[in-house]
Amino acid sequence: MREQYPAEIVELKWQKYWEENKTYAASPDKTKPKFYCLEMFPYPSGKIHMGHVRNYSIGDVIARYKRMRGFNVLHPIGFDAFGMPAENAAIDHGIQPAEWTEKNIEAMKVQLKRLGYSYDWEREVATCRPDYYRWGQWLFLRFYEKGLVYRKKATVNWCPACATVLAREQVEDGGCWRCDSEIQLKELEHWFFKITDYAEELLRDCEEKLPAGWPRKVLTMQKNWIGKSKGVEVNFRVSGENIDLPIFTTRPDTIFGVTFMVLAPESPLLERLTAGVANREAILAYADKLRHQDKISRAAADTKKEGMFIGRYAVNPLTGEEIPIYIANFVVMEYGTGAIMAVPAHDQRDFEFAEKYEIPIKIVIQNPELKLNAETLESAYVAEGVLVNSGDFNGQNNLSAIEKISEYIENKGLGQRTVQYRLRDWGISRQRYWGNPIPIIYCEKCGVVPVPDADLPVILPTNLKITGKGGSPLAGSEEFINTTCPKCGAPAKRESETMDTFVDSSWYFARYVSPHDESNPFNTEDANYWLPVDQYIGGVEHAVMHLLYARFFSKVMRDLGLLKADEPFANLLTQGMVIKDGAKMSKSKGNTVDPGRIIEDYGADAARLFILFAAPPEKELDCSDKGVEGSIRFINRVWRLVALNLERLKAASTDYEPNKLSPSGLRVHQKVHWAIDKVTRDIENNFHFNTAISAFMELVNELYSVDPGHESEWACYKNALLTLITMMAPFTPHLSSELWSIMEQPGAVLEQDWPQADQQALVKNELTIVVQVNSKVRTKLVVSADIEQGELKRLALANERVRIYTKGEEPVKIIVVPNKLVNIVL
RNA sequence: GCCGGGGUGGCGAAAUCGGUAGACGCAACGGACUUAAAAUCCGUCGGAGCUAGCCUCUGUGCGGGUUCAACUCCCGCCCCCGGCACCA
Repeated sequence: MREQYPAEIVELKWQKYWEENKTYAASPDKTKPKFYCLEMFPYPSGKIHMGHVRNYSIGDVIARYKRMRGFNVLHPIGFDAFGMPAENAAIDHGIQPAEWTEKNIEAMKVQLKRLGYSYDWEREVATCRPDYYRWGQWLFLRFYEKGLVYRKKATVNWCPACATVLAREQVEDGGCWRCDSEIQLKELEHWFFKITDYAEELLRDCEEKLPAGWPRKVLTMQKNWIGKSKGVEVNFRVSGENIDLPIFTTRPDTIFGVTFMVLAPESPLLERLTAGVANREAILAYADKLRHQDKISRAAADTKKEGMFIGRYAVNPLTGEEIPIYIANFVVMEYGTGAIMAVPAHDQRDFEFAEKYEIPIKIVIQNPELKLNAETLESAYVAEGVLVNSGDFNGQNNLSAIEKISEYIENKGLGQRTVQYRLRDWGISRQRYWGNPIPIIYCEKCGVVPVPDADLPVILPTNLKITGKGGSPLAGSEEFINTTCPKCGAPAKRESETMDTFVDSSWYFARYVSPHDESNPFNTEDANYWLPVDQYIGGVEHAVMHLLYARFFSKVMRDLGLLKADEPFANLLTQGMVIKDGAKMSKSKGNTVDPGRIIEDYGADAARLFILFAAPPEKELDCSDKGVEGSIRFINRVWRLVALNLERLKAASTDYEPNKLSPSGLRVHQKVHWAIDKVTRDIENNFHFNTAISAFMELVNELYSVDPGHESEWACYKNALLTLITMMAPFTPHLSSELWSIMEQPGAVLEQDWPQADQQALVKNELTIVVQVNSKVRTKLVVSADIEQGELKRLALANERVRIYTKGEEPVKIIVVPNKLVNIVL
């Protein structure tokens, strides 16, 4: 046997064995307790990166650990295979996106297999294959029937580089989430998913169902994104006209302080309101200018507020006061009613606007500590206070006045309490080729006609020329676009746009439960056994995109009767980013680390161990240190432990009586059980694999420090080694499998039960007690574990080093912490 | 501005309930083996001090506090990372 772990030979051998024996296929036996372990599936770029290695190594330890714990584990993998890069490759190199993608999938599968992950490859899905996207279309149609899909003209975010629309979640700092190009705004007919119908439930479950298993950070991000505000919709009326001007406010307590109103420049009321106004043309032209102001900068809080009086007044329904109506850039049409009541004294935005246009400021909430004066006010007063200038409500605390005034408004029929969400409907149309075709047909006579189920899938043609010019490639394909109306049979045209790829990834976790089902997106019975996913693992960058969409889909699929689970992912682990030299890895920065190189140089187990040991999963991981050296060194240390004693180990039994061991043998025995206990707890609580691995290292250090003599010590030693190898199996499956087999152990190490710590062995019979004098450590005593407190005190006081510090003084008190310390206070 | 998470050696990080701060590893340094190197093994490794001891003092972003005892709890700050942000 070699003295070094021959990584490549051993790893390839076991990978072949696992593949041939389908070792990791989930069992169809639904009576067993299940565990569904899922990692976010990759985009098939063709090469895995360190982020993948981290994500999938974490998932693999969990899956293998749960398997050893007796669960029926489902651990699938697939490819999120639609999307821009394939199209770009087509444009740049003339290769068909389908071909390019399948090639990349093949290349990535080789790499994933080379890392030895325990995937059930029989269940692989790729979203770009018709047997998958067919069911995405099918779901679209069910959503459509439920009224959860609609088409409307809307201002949408347009990425000029990707030549497509983006959902709001996909815009980051005014740029495209994928390519960073500056977003433009366009008016387009667009398909939407009505995610807002589920806003309330999506929000509620952030508080009810998910907190036990999701990181608080992600829940907060989702809650902020949904952005629920409770308030009142109040009807203002245009002075002298029969026109209602409803506004939404969360601050009805300030309603007596309204001194003007503002409409969004997009407001459809503007036409009517300005009818007959002298400078109407100028106003409409100005509104037009505001509308075309760059939306990104318009939306920024630090943009200068600007607006214009539109020559009309509204009446405050509570005071009867006439107030001027403005249009301004800081009011957006998409939120609330697209109009606001402005209270400059108590809202900073309104304050800035009022100052600029010299609109009166009226204080209605007085600071109880420092009297406010409208003349000298330098910014809006937004804190708590007492109502003034507010008629019957004077003298009330403003927080309770919110309730009282809301009630008053409702009672008088002036408006009603409502709830507003920041969440908008999800725009899913993409003007791209490499995506799932939207299964809709446009007929001159019948209008919008859904493709009948029997005609699914709408196949994405794979023989198009992708040039990147002139709009959606599908629109240019006569063969694709021309069809007949399923209703009347007349010539009709297909929808030429495809779905956002986030649609494809919103339900893939369900497809894995029955990936080959040819009559349903997935089998309901299988889904009800396997779902929800017990552990989902992926990057935090999907906190409000993928994870929100998938939750939405899951709830709709439940309401369609396709599955029972309310939430798709019971537990979520968001791993930290992999960085290099303190910066995010990227090709443009040239600071990438290629996992392929590490595997080549050190092997898969070393790569896995390194990435798991470097930091706890949720933390950022810097790849720049030379930690891989350490992990291969450790693997070789374990290897040699067997290699150097192989014959003796094979000959040894594993039966021994702990209380008949020599002191060093007993130390090994205790260390093993300490390690079992520690590793188990580290995995169970928060997956702290780094400290679990450090426990392996400590155990190995212990094994190197002893020299077994007689038979029972060898038995103890062998048992310790086998336990170590067993516990390491989820982390280093190749090494463990090989050592298990070399030691001629029956069966496979990966099928062993997870070891159990013997509580007896965890109990120490000797303890080291710290002795402090005035809270400073002065000495340590090694005592028998069952020592009496009085005896311990006596020993401590009698100790020579202690006496140097007590100098004969009588202690004020002596604190004894059982099994830990004695503190003598003078 | 609001919300969330952080701040511990040269570095990555440990530290159940408030009870020995720095486990485990990386790097570095010294030594053994070797003709030499690699590999391996042994040792040192937060800072300061001299009397060189299993010593003393000091040390977990800063300033206070509670406590016999604080990385840990409380109050007030500073800094870093992530998210949201004219959302009425």
